[in-house]
Amino acid sequence: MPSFGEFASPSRIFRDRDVLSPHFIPNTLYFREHQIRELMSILVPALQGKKPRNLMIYGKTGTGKTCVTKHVAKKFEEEGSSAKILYINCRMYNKPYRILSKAMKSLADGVDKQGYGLSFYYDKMLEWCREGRQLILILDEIDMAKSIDELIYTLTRANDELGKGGVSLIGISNRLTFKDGLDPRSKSSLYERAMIFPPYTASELQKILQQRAEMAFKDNVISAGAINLASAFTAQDSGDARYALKMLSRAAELAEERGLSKISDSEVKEARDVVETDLVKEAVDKLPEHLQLVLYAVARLTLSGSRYARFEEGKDGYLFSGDVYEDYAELCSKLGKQSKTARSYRSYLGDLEMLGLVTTVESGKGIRGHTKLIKLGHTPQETVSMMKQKFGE
DNA sequence: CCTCCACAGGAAGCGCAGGAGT
DNA sequence: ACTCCTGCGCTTCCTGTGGAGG
Repeated sequence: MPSFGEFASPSRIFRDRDVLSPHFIPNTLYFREHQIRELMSILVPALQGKKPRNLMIYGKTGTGKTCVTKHVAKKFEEEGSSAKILYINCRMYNKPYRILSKAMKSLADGVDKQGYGLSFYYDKMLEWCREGRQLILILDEIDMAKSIDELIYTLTRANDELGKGGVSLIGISNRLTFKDGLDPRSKSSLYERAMIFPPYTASELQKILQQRAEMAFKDNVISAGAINLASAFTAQDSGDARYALKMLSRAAELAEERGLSKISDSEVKEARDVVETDLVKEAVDKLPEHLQLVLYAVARLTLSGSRYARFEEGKDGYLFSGDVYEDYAELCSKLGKQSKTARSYRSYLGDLEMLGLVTTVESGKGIRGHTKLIKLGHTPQETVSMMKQKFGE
């Protein structure tokens, strides 16, 4: 009889696996001292009972935005002032009502019942602040929430009503275009201050990975070369630290599965491909149906070698937007689904590009007046087989 | 040169589902 | 449970762009 014990053999590689998780926050954050200091200086008025400025933080994924703010928030709490700082992820709490209720539930007792209206939470918040306390809301992934305008308006109004005490916002977004969708008034309110987090460079990533590797792995299981390789790969295509960590942990798992006692370059190389397809699969799986169908069309046309746009300097391998739409429409009718309009299809393409699943180029001169040329952002085989499974041919 | 084609992407409007208020 | 409202996904309509062809 097998027992669970034999599967849970002590790891030869890992000391603490959690260190590599994207949620882990190390005590020292490298290459973000500047941002940490700036954030602290922005928040310090709150400790003295004054209202800090609102702040907007930008940066691509995996540049340490969330890490830095959480880190600073923790330090802030340790000061033990009457002010309170709350972290809210707008992917989950995506409406003013939800954001406020979430905030108030972690702020005051006796409100964790359902059924209160927005105004109840609003009053509760005023009540809390009226005693001269400062409330700071960190809204992570703020671009995922809707009617932010309304929320910002509500909060600025709250500040007007309050004599002492106040509410401040810290918005975090990875899209620079986020502000375009905002009402001019809320824009100027939210953007009292702004900070930008640049992507990590290869040498920075190297130091970061080194630090995590020391905590995550047992001594001498990973070579400096392997770490360098992982940093170089990452810096080359995104600068996303989460991606680098994922690569590292996959490499370690591979080594462990094979009973190796060291993680070498070859595991890192393999892990890179695995992580790549993992991320693609994850992203594709969550897509709405018609986005998947459009992507499927792109993938299978790429694979079947349909007619490609060929133009100067070897920029071939791009598909014509019109051809992709035709194929998408064909797919739909084959599956007995109603295809969407060409206009919708165009915005789907925009979405897919946002997600990095396809890249598009303006045709420019040489080919058909004004069209987009489309290319898959990854290898087509995976996507095609995945979609075949899902839609059945 | 003008017109047509093939497409991009903004604006407006429509029907729908789901939440708030009664 | 019932309306009323509102945001959302789409469609329709429209204006703009640049090559191809008469």
